[in-house]
Amino acid sequence: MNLDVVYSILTKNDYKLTKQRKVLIDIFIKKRDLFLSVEDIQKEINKIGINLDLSTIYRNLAVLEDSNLVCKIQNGNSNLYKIRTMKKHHHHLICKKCGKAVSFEYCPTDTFVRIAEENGYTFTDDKIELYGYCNNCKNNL
Amino acid sequence: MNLDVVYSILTKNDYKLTKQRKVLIDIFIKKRDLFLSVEDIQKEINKIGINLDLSTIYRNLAVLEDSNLVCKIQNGNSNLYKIRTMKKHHHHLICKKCGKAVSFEYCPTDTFVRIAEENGYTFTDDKIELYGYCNNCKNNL
DNA sequence: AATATAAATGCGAATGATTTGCAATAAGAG
DNA sequence: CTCTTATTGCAAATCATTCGCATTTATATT
Repeated sequence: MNLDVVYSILTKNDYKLTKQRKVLIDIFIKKRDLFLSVEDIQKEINKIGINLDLSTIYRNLAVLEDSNLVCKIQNGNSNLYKIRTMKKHHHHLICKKCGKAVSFEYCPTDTFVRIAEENGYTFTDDKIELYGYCNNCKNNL
Repeated sequence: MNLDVVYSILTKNDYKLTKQRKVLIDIFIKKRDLFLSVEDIQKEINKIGINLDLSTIYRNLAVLEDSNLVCKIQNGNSNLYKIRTMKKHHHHLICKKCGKAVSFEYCPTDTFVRIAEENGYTFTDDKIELYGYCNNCKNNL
């Protein structure tokens, strides 16, 4: 998922390539492995001497979500975002300390469908999140 | 998970059995299969002619969580709660329409541990949520 | 390159969920 | 029955997120 691909997807979906949007995407690419809070994102943007209004960030996160360019997970009472690096259906293994994530494909869908059916449900979708401590963090908790 | 067990766990943990707490527990037992929003809970309580302040409900949800008596899942920008009916480690299959949930034990923990290790992570915990439509809801979407 | 137009921005205010401070009340130990 | 401390209800605060609106800007079109 590089800049050009992201830009062309947005353009294809009739979204303008604004300065703000580009800045946000830059941050996501720079931090491609991390799940970031909205606050993290704003701080990262501030670090490069720019400020985007929170409403702008939120609106652009919605745009990126709409174009399937980011993954979103819920954390406490807020959300975390990460640029999507894997096209296929996948899930995440996330570091509880730093938010570093690994995407993985493993998904026992057949079993999930079976569990649903056994209970009279029609299966629609699954969510798996694995948590742990990454290489770096496990050594300095 | 019946009333007496819940009461004795709370008592063991030095929580008082207040009128409000009992009312909340009654609702959870009556709706034992459903994930309820805080609003749902308050409405159910109102149905029996009682009103509990939202802060009281929230504080008691925290108490029940602390004693491991409820399961909590995030839904949009709020939380849903259900009385815990399965002691062991488990996950949920949840109806997207009515919130009816089934607890199931299946969990490929070994695989999760392996995925974590392969990526240099120390595994700590997993979350699986399955979504679909239950028997009743799938016929009248 | 200049213009038109619809989308996007920044700001401030609104919303919704949840939490908190505090004075009044009630549970349960003795 | 009394005392102590947790718990409650209320109002206000907080936090994350969304919205209205006037202004600005990206980009399609002249």
